[in-house]
Amino acid sequence: MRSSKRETRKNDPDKTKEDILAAATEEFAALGLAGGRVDAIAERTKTSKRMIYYYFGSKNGLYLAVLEKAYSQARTYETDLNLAALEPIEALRKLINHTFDHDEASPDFVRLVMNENIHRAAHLKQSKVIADFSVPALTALDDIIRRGRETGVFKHEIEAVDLHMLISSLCFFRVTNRHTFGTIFQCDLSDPETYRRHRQMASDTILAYVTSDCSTAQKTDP
Amino acid sequence: MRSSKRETRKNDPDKTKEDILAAATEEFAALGLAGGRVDAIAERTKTSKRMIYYYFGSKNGLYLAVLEKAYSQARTYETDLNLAALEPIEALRKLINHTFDHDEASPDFVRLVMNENIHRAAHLKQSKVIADFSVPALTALDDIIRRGRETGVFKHEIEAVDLHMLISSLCFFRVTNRHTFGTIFQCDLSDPETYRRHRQMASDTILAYVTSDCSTAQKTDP
DNA sequence: GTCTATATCCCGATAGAC
DNA sequence: GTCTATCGGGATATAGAC
Repeated sequence: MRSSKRETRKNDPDKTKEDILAAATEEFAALGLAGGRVDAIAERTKTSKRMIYYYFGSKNGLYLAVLEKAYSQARTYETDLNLAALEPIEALRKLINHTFDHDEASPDFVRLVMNENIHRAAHLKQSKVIADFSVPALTALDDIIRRGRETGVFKHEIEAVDLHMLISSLCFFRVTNRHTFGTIFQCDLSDPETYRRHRQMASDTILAYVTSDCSTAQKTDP
Repeated sequence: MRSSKRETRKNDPDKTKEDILAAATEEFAALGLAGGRVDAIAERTKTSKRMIYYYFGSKNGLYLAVLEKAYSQARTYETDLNLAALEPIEALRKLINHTFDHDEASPDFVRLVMNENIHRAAHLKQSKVIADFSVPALTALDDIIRRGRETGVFKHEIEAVDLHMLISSLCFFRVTNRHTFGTIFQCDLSDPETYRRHRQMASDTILAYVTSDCSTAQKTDP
């Protein structure tokens, strides 16, 4: 019932907020919180700097909003993959492949997370909704692990959180460290051929681990 | 032969530079390049802000010096491990364990690398000496891979660069993403028990991969 | 080589009209 | 709700004495 007299597309608060958030995501992902400029964000937007403060209160408030939006978009695909219909091994491979593709396709998200870790997650800890994002990831893995153990194809005992970390490690690093790694080793990690090889390697590695016998390689220390 | 008349520890340029570098490393690692303050660095130092500009020219110059020093310290341990004396599997495990321990013990280095990736390695690319750091890491791995293939214990073909990335991924992620991961999944990745479990998991995972038969798990796509 | 004081600019935040 | 203009703090960098 809002503004029924006026249907001109001016004064659309939701669209304005979305517009600001999109611009701020780019800016903060590219330059970090301290490096990002409110002026620059305003310039990318159809609206003005005054509106940023009107809607988000402060630079920090805007940054937190960007962070929450990025996380909420990132943690939704697990439930859409229909993993329960697949055998454990294929389900796990599908989940790894999707995580790999997602991280590769979301450099802004990856950079925001990196930046937030530099701040020791100080802003993320303020968020009230962020704990919910762990649920879909872990329940999907719990189910895969349980079925894999039951049918006997998974030889290694492993917790869902640890498996999730393993997957994240292999998918994330390529994206987060792309530039320093590429500079030092003179290679281009965004090359499609490299991309395919690493994707195969990621799932092969994790599957080799969960299906391997625990007693093969044990020595712990030098 | 420098300053032979005066042996008082005042006016020691090398020590002053080291002092500044150490303080700057902490500051930039904690807050990033844009977030770090030259004033704050000067306060941590025995010397003054003026000296920072005297020795390093600018904030960016100081940052680059910090970066080069961090990398040169990080990439030296491969040659000290005497890996050639060990069988391939044990050599690889020892290298992984050492990398794992090194990354865990060098949060400042890890954060600097993270920060530099946010800047798309713009500063690292300016450095002339940085390419040399790839050599020890790759030659050590080349040797291990060659011997592993000869004796037949390594079933998987793999390039040294890819293996290095695999190792780095598993060792780095725990440290880089410690805070966001810990916040979302309510766990403490710096806990010693977790540390041991993940260390074991890292080497078990990579060894499972290189010793696994290539033909076991092949399906590529969903 | 080292200090204090300061120039100069930039950025986050706000005022106030419409 | 949206705009322009601007304040005030703080940061990089420098000046100039010793």
